Amino acid sequence: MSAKKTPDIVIGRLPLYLRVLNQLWEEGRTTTNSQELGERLGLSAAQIRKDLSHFGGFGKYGAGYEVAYLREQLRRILHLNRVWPVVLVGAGNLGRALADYPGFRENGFEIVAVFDNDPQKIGLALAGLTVQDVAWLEAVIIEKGIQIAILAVPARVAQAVADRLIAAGIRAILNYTPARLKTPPDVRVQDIDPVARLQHMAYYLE
Amino acid sequence: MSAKKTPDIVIGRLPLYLRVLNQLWEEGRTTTNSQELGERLGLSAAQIRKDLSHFGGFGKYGAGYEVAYLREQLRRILHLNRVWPVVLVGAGNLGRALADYPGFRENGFEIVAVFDNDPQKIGLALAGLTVQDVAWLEAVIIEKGIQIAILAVPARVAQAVADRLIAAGIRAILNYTPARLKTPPDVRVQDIDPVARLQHMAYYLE
DNA sequence: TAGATTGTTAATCGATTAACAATC
DNA sequence: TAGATTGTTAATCGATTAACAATC
Repeated sequence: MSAKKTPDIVIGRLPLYLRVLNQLWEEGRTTTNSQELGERLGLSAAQIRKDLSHFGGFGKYGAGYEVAYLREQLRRILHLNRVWPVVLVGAGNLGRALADYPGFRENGFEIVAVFDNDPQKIGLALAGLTVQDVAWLEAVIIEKGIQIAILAVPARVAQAVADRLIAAGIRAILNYTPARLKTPPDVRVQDIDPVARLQHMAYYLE
Repeated sequence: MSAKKTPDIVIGRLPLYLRVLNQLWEEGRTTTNSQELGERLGLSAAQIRKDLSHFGGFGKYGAGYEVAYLREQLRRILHLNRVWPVVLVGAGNLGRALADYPGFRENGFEIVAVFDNDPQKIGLALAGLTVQDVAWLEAVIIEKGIQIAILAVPARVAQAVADRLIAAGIRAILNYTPARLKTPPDVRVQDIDPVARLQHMAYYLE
């Protein structure tokens, strides 16, 4: 009875499709097809078509896909037809690099507040923002209705900070700490874990 | 006839198992079992046992696993019984944050050289190293026999730098750029793509 | 021995690929 | 129309889960 949910693994590929479409767009291309997309992504043409079919028919029989149209549809599906405000917690080396990174804003995410608990860092200017005392975390999230957080704090405080974020209304966390966060089912977490990635690759080396 | 290769998806979970074992070790625990590991990792006990079974029997019937022993075995399997030298290419905001991050060294990977092509950055001291001209990239990789690189350069030069790395002998690349690198089959690439991760999560937000 | 937990086999589930009718 | 490529169905492949004999 209930419609089958689109698999999460499919959702995870859509941002990759979108990036390739952005590239094609910048190259001035107006149409493409599942074979070309597959080649650029290292996936099969069949998978591209299957993935897209979860959301409807975006192509033209015999002619492929219009770059601008498919790009727009993917942006709509992923809820990227707006800029999402994001809070960044942690203004250490990594947090500062993230605050300065223009790629977030260019792709739909704007860091609108940065927090730290270190008095040495509070008040610092960072990418046009001022580092705020983490004491105001909840107040800012609630006032601005923010749903997305980037977590770049020491691992030992990661869970405690995540709990506060979630209590204040955060529903998606980009987790740069190696901690495995315990979160309710309606909160999404994506781990950025470079050490685990290196260890994974080391298996194949001699 | 040929033994079935352990699935890559299993290899990718071993670093997570290792991290939990390190935690248990630090907590002074001497034994654990598949159920506890599963709980800490958010996986089923059956999966833990199945994954480990690809490499042999590490547990004791009725008693679970010895933390120290299993940890050691995972380190051996992942080739972490040594420190892997790593080159870092790109000394921008992100590259500098990565150079300063102690987690690599603590978990088996030591950045031994940092490169950039910006004369303003060449010569800078960075985490005990001096930023070198990227012209010397091949010479250093070959001389030191380095197999792992971290790529933190602008996206537009990512493929060209990757080609040079591979030609010099690099066999694993931790790719911090959004470029989809084209590499031969014997070169491993792991992408760190925070924007794609945020876009993935945005799908579930309203 | 009885109790507990592993390691492994079989069953289930889900994702990818192949094939092709639909159709522009 | 003929040619091309989609969207979808069916077949294959692979991963996870469940169940239980093995065994300490």
